[in-house]
Amino acid sequence: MKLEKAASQLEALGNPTRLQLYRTLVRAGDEGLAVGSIQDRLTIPASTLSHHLKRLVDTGLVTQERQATTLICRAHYPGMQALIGYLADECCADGTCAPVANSVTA
Amino acid sequence: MKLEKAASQLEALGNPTRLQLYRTLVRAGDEGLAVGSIQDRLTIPASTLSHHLKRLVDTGLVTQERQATTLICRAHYPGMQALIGYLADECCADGTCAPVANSVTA
DNA sequence: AACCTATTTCCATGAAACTCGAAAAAGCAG
DNA sequence: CTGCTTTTTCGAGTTTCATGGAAATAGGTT
Repeated sequence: MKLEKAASQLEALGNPTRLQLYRTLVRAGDEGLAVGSIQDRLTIPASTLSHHLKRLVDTGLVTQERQATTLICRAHYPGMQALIGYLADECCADGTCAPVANSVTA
Repeated sequence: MKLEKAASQLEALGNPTRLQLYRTLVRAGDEGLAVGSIQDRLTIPASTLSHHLKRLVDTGLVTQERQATTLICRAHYPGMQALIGYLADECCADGTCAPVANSVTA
């Protein structure tokens, strides 16, 4: 993973609203959540939500799938794993905090 | 870890310059690096560097220690571990991506 | 005190982000 | 095609961020 990409993913998650949004999607699990459902739960205007969602999709942390008129959103686990892996590697570059890196790199 | 704090740490790392800065500190290891040394390596103006550094210190990702006139900066591993732990927990809330969480939570 | 080095604060400026209402588009049903 | 629901784009206002030069501060030395 390139530094630039990691930074953009971190920035995407570095907004409280988006982090909460991502967390909501994670908790929704494999079935995902429709945009409208998310809007109901988080109580934010549709346009605002759409912008945040787009940001998460663009950075590869969330995927979307159409089902008729509704858009199902899901947390994209590989994206998060890659990010955690990057952070762990950076953090553990000199072996100072070993336990995390192994399981990710392996 | 609270969502707000995680978001602020993620935001701090979500800037390419700061992520590079943090990485530089990680690679420097326990002895850390003086602000001046960082400035030489990354070739950024002192004031800009100071701003970024302050951000990382404020969010608990970097610590500083005075040694005479120079300020030694070090990556604060517990801060990063807490962040990775938070991400792993959020990511693995439903057990979908197990391997990472264990080693961190343990 | 005078001086020197290292670092921060002050300040300004352009760029980008966040927010959200209103209007447009996408997709289906009748 | 009309109507209905869902979601995105447009447009605009406000706020925050990023950058860096200049001046101020902190710490030490002679």
